Amino acid sequence: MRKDDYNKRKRLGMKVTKPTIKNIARAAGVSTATVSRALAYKNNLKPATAKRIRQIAQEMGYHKNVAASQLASNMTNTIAVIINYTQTDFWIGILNGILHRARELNHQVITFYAGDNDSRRLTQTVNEALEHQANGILMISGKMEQEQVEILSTAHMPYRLISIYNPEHPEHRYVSSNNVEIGEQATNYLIKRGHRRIGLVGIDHYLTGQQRLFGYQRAMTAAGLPINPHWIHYGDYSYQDGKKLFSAIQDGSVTAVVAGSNMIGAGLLKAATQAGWRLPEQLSIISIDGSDTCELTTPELTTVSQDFYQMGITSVDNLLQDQPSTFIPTTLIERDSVQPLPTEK
Amino acid sequence: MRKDDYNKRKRLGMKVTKPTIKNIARAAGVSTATVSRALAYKNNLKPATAKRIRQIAQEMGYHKNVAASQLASNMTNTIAVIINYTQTDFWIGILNGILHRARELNHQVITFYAGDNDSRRLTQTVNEALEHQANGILMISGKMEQEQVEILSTAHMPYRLISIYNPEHPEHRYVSSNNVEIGEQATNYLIKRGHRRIGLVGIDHYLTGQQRLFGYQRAMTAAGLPINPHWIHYGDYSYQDGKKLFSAIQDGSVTAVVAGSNMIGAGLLKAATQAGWRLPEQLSIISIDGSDTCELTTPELTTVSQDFYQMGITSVDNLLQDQPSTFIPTTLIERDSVQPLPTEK
DNA sequence: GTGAAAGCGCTAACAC
DNA sequence: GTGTTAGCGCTTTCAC
Repeated sequence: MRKDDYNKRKRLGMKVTKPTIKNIARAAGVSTATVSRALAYKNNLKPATAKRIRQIAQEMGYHKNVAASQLASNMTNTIAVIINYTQTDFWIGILNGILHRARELNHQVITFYAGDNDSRRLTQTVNEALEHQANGILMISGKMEQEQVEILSTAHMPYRLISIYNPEHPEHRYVSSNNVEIGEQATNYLIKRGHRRIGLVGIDHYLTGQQRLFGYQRAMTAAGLPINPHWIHYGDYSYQDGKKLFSAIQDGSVTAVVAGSNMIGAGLLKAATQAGWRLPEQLSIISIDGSDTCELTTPELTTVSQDFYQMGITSVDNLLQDQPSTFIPTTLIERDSVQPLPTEK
Repeated sequence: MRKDDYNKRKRLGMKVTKPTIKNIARAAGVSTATVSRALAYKNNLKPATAKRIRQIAQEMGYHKNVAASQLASNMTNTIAVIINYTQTDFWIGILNGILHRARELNHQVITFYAGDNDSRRLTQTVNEALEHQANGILMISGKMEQEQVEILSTAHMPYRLISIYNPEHPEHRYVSSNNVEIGEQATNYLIKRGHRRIGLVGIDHYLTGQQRLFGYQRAMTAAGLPINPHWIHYGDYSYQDGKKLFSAIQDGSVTAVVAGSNMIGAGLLKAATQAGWRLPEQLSIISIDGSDTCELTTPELTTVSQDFYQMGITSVDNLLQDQPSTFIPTTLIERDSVQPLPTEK
């Protein structure tokens, strides 16, 4: 039966054969097994038969029922991605990388959005993801809670935490950049350019923020510089918080800041410019989390950049090949937002 | 059996009961039907029994097998999203809206990435989407080809084209903003500010670009202004093309341009600034496609803005409630990138 | 309020 | 090279 016929018959209220392998088998005068083989391009049947069957399937408007197929074969070739934080935009690059690589490896991606660090919904979402019998779960998150990780790890399903890690729990595997090194790298860059009073703006109170803070402290200490608690300001990595937090450093207490994220940096830049400041003369900014596209969002910003797209790629490979936790390297992209200062004596 | 026990037994190589309703039924001394009802929170069974069963399921680490469930019930509660264009970033807002709304309505979202206007892959992806027996397909695309729309429309599955539409084929339903009006709106804004030599930069040769071009022409003609073909420049809506296309208007032939997308506008801005131009004195830019977040990407840009998040929301509702095609309204966001010119005589 | 049983559409032994 | 058949794990109708 032709596709056109299908519509016509349906319109006329005529009975129509649902396109299933059973009906294809009947139409082709073969068994369902043969149809199944033909449609799966197995090589153990006569090419002519295979071709004829596929032709008929096409004409009947057949589309495989994935649910049935998965149930019977006990294979899903699916990766579940949980997105748990969209305040800052790094998830986009990661998801993009995941989608690309998954497709290369013939895997489906099923995406779950779990709200912004909403613990209850995250728990629920992790459970939903588990119901899909995926090959594994990739979790792009801003903060981790014990409860969710526990669900994941007791579920007997491979998973990776993306862009977040907990050194105290090495058993929870991750693909991330090294936040301590990032904090250190950014701070050292400013120190080398002569800055001594350096702020850290927009980090959070959880793992990621504290790791970056630790790196910052390590760099300052190694350089023999004092740290004033009033130089540290907390936020949620968002553009809005970046704009708000400018007021916290408006007193001129620091000559340079490490911005906790690309977005925080952009917000600071915007607020400072609006306040009539000339940058980088009055304030040097280096941001963390810059991605490939950060030239667009903040062309002027020197940044410790992570290749999030690559992180997505690596995550998929790491998950499917059962590799150990790994750090994604970071690069420093210099632009004109950092002012070299004469070294003080 | 407790979850902890599960791991211990597994480690010791002991036999372990796979958590299925059958095994739960056995453990609870009831039938599989009762278990199924309990887990689905049906109200036609004794609360005590239901609770006990759920307790046992929990202890066994049970997670429903979605494939089996879907197959048996013939319901998927799934929306398939096909992303077919990521050169410009509007898809992010849309996807975000879709994810949110879908979750509110208890629907899963399965995401397919089909490359960037890669026709062959799109065809393949549409077919994959169809295999998932979704309630419907949302297709975020930059350009449409007859082939894919045909597959969609002959597949007996509801679908909506997002952010693209073809007036010649009203039978293919869409949720989009009105590109003709957008082009007209942007052009009129510049005309009202006194501009007469107005460029249109970065549109494509397909539906969207031609519709915006038509709106541009309508506005110019209505204002009695001539149109010079050398004021129209084509591109792919990307930031890169925006930077490149600056060279096309560097001769000063126009005093203002309508940028085909947010990204094109940003690229023009960047290239112009790099070339030492003062904006908006030397060139006024108004961009199309600005989203809520465009303050971040191009804070200086006046823009005809579409609420892409809302477009995502609307798409889901429109699809599931079988509503007719609809346009999303646009708003104009004024910033300091357009220079009012004295009206020429 | 609960159980028995059919069957969703497909895959994969195994048989011939 | 192709057919037969037994499920995959769940839902749902029909009994009782």
